[in-house]
Amino acid sequence: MTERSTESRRPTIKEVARLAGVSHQTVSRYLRSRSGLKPATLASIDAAVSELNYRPNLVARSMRTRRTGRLAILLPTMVFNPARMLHGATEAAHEAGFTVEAISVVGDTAARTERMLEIAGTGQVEGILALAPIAPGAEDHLPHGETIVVAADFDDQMRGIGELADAAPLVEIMEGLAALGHHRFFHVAGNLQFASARARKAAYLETVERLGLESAGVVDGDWSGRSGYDAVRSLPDEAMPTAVIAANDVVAAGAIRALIERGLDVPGDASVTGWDNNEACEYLPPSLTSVEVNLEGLGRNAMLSLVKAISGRELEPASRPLQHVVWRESTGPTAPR
Amino acid sequence: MTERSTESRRPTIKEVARLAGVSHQTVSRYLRSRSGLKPATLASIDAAVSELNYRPNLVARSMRTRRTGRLAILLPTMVFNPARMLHGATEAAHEAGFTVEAISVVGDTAARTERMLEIAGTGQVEGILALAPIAPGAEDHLPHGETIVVAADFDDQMRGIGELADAAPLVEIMEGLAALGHHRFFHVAGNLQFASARARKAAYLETVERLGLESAGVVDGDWSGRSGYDAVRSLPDEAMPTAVIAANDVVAAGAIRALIERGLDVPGDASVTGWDNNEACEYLPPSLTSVEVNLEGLGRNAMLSLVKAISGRELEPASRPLQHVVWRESTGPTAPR
DNA sequence: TCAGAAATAGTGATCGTTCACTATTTGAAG
DNA sequence: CTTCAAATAGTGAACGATCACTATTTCTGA
Repeated sequence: MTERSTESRRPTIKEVARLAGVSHQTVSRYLRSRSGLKPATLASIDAAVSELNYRPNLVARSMRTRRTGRLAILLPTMVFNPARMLHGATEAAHEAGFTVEAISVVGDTAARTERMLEIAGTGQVEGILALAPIAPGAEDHLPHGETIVVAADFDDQMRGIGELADAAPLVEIMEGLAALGHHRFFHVAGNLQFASARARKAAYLETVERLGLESAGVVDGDWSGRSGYDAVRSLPDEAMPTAVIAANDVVAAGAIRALIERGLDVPGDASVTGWDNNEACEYLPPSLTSVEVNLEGLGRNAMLSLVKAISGRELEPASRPLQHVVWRESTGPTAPR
Repeated sequence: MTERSTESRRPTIKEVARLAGVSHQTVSRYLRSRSGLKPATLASIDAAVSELNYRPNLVARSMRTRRTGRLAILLPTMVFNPARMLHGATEAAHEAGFTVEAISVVGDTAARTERMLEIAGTGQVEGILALAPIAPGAEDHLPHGETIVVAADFDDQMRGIGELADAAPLVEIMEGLAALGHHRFFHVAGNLQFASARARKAAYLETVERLGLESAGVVDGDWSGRSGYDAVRSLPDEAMPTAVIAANDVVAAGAIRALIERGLDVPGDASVTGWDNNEACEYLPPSLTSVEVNLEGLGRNAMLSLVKAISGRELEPASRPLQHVVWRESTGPTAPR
């Protein structure tokens, strides 16, 4: 359907006032809060509003109030499915009376940062939630400081909500595998521009150390299936790990493929784990042990900080746990030697 | 990072004018097009703008021009990854000078339609691109018709760009499988609220008819892995198909899993195909025959219609083909009986 | 019944920009 | 030098709401 309906102008507050027989200011009061009006006045405005099918012009309101009630979310492209996070964040913003626009930016951190500053500069949005990495120090270039920026994926020198980057489930996975007898581990990391990738890599190294495990190495990847495939293909025969910790499910799928092609059985010869609980990987043979991520919850919590910074309002954080390990067939005890 | 910078008010056009020693209207002309100004005037305004770090207030501009330059995209949640389509659509909108906000709505068609009308009613956006199904006839309820709506996923009685719903690759797949000796087919459809699911189902039925094939049935699903799994589990032993056409890759993964659990080999005993070219499914054993969808292109083309309807401007359509079949290991010749 | 307070309603300015005019300067031809 | 058109610049209103006041009506209690 492609539709342009009648070209009639939208009615204004004054036309409603005239029809209702009151002043425009009274209609304005009616719009903001229906209190403080006599029932008779209220009824006549009610009638006028519905007769004219009046909706307030939010642009005009924004101009006068200097509040747009709009927030922007900066999305990464191509990396993970932002729909669910977007949804959680949007819902939280709505609760606080904001509308949200999503902006996806291709390119590297610098390009994204540039675009973010541009958006901030127009004064169209009151705040920006960056779900993609932005350059540190970008806040110094914010013009005229009416825009608040909350980054949900942090650079190393910053601290913050960091839930996205919480690698605790990886520790749980490694402890579980160690308990099953695994000793020689291998990690295929994600794109290290992302704090989550850095956190998982750090947690891997730290856990190897803490549990006295052996590491067949860490390969820095890019979240792609190919990076997992190539990493496993390139392992020397004599150094094969029995447990492969992949940065996400797609990387894990690539790794499994490479293991099978090398004649190894999963999980007989090697266990593999992913991250994200990608639906397709639940039906893989073998079904993939992964980390279920409550993306709506992460989106919601990220938005909470922004809303609080702007309006001081504190919303309820996500109720369901944000991440938990789902054990499936791709992990098992080490084969007896 | 959480940042509120200095609270200084943004400079206005009049302050720039004062500093540059010209009238505010001259600055306005400077902003809209730098032509028609004497070089000396232009230079002094240039200087004033950069000294004050002036950026025009787009809210005020919108108010006067009655143009917001904003478009909304209505996204489905939970079904497919909209990031790439969003990106294609956003890019096209930018070329035409519009900004885009993405709105994801949970709930059914009715809820989505309701929200769409609400957005249209505020007068904040000039057009809406609906990538999710909306109720037919919704345009009749558009208030005061300043908003144009283009739906990219159509209801039956409507015609339109329909590229999303183009099922031609499914025909190509079935013809290819028929040439490999397959005769008995099976289709697990997607959520039939989506035109793409309806188109694929219709193409399946039509192709079965046209090529004189046999159909083990069509099961209406919901795009989930479980729907594919359950559909295959429920097939009677004596009616097993040799080719399963799944509505998308996740459904296909579920179907493959069920086939394997029934002791069948893929593709030895049955070929399976998906749709979307989900990266994880490229590494499945067996890697999945699927349809690569140029989502950026689809998003772009959908946005083209909207931009044209609003501004009359015709942008270049997507250059790369929108869909093509990728044959992989999950399809092969029928086993000799 | 009436003063004074409380509740309710109205008036005009204002937000920052562009539009529709009008005014001034410039330049080329006669 | 004039003259007149073209080029350039300025003035004030307007967009549609809300804000800060002021004005009017209604209510309360003596």
